[in-house]
This record gives sequence, C-alpha cells and structure tokens, in this order.
Amino acid sequence: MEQESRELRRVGLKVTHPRMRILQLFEEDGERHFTAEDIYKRLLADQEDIGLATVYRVLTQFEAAGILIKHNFEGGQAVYELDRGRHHDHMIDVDTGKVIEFVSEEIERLQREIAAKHGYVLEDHSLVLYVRAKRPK
Amino acid sequence: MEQESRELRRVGLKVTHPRMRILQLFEEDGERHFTAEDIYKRLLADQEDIGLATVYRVLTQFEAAGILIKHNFEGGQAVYELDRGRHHDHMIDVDTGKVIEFVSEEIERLQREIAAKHGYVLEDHSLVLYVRAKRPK
DNA sequence: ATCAGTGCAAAAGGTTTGCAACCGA
DNA sequence: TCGGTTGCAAACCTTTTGCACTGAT
Repeated sequence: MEQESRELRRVGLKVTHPRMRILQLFEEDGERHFTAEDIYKRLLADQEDIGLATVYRVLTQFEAAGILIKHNFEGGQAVYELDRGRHHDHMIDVDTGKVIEFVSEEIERLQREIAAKHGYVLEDHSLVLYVRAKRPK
Repeated sequence: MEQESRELRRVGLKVTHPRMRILQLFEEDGERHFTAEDIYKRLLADQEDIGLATVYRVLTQFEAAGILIKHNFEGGQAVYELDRGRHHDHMIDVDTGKVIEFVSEEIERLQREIAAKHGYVLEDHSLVLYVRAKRPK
C-alpha cells in the first residue's frame, strides 16, 4: 500500500485508484504474467469499476515508466510482468501455457558476439523457448 | 512456373492463379520476408486482381503445408518467409527494419540444455536480436 | 477552478469468416 | 460437373482514441 504509492510517485505518476490496484496485482505473490484482459477480469471479480481502456492506459504508462516489461509472445495478446531489474528470458509450456523464467549468461554473450560479428550492437532481444514436459502428465 | 506447380501439387493444393503468383513472389530473388500486405500490394502493382483475404488464406495454407514459416516479430504484422529447411534466427536493424538471418549451433544447443535442465523438451523457439549498426550512417 | 485521470463508446489495425459466384481437375 | 477456391463485405479481436465527466488539489 505504502510501498506502491511511493513507487508511483517515484516515477512521476499520480496515485490513483486504478493505478494502485493494478500495481498491487503485479506485486502480489503468485502469477507474474498478465494480459490486459487478465487484469481487467480480476478487477471485475473484485467488484472494481475500472474500464478496459484504463487498464491499457495504465499498462502503457507503467511500461514507459520502467515498472513493467511488455512481451509479445504468440497469440495476439501482449503480456506484462514487473521489471524486477533482473533480465531473464522465457520458456512456455505449450501444453499448459505455464511461463517459466530462466537466465543464461552464455546465451546473452553469444548474442552480443553474433551481433558484433555482423557489424552491429545488440540493443535488445526476444528469446522464447516453447517446451513440453518430458514425462507428460 | 513448372517448379511452383509441382510444389503445390506435392503438398496437395490445387494449382490456382493466386497460389502460383504468391509462391513465385517468395521464390524470386531479393526480398525474403513479406507481410500479407506487402504481398497484396505487390500483386496490385502487377495488375493482379487478388483480394487481401485470399492472400491471408493462401499464406495460412502454405504455412500449414510447411512451405512457409510465419514469424510474429514486433509491430503487429506477421512476417512470412520460405521454409528452405535450414533453420535460422533473425536479427533486425532497428533503424532500417532490415532483416538479417543467422545460425548459431551453440545457442541452439544451449537452448536444448536449458529446457532439459528444467525437465522439458524443446519443441520450438523464437529468437530475435534487435540491433543497431556500429557506425551509424 | 483547474487539469490530469477515467469510463464509455467508437475507431483503428490486422486477420478471419460467411456467402454467392467462379473456376479448374 | 461440382466441390474447392475466390472476392467482397462484414465480423472479429486486441488495442487506441475522442470526449464529456469526475475528482483531487
């Protein structure tokens, strides 16, 4: 509560009800990756009267402020997660949709090398592994 | 011409005018990566009377048939390229939009290792490097 | 009183689909 | 012939935008 409003002020955004509720959602334990609609539905379920357009606007502002990272995984809907400062990539279980985070310093290094080899500097990258459990449930 | 109709029959698709023209576009030298709209505009410029919906339908069929690969790079529009059987990843020059292909057996191996380490088998992956020329023009 | 922030509805952008006409094996 | 294919328009889905209203300073 206190923490969230400090966070909002820190990035220069007014502390409003929709912003607080959405930020809290991301900072709760449990799910870390949400689409705009996920958030909209959760708020609806909590009796909140927050429009979908507002959800989109807040997500965009949070992304611009560096609070959230936006991912364009397959499937049309953008997915957002808190930017906790530790870069990582994602693995998606194609059967369950579960998102697993991972870090590989070696892959990061290879990417920079490959870009350099072609005369470029790496600005950003997107790596998603689509995986299936070894022993299907 | 002959080659294209054989290709179409091989994958079990009737040889029709729209399918031929679109397949030819991909097999021409030069550009390898097209959006549906790129194709639609090229066909228009060639006086072809092929609807955008048909372009989408043909692209979807070609993808299902394994002739094309579909990429969901950032920016809303899906990009298609011929599946020449040699897997590769992509680098995109963020200034010019240019697409560069590359292969890194080492990254491929690391990806499989990471998936395995988490108890999964790698089914597919998507890797895109966003790069900027070392010495800006 | 002011002005950012909000909800709603409409618009936008990319892609898909229903349908009647058409065409290729 | 006749079922697959196509063009057109309408529908769809996600995201953005216009606008009048609200609410905090």
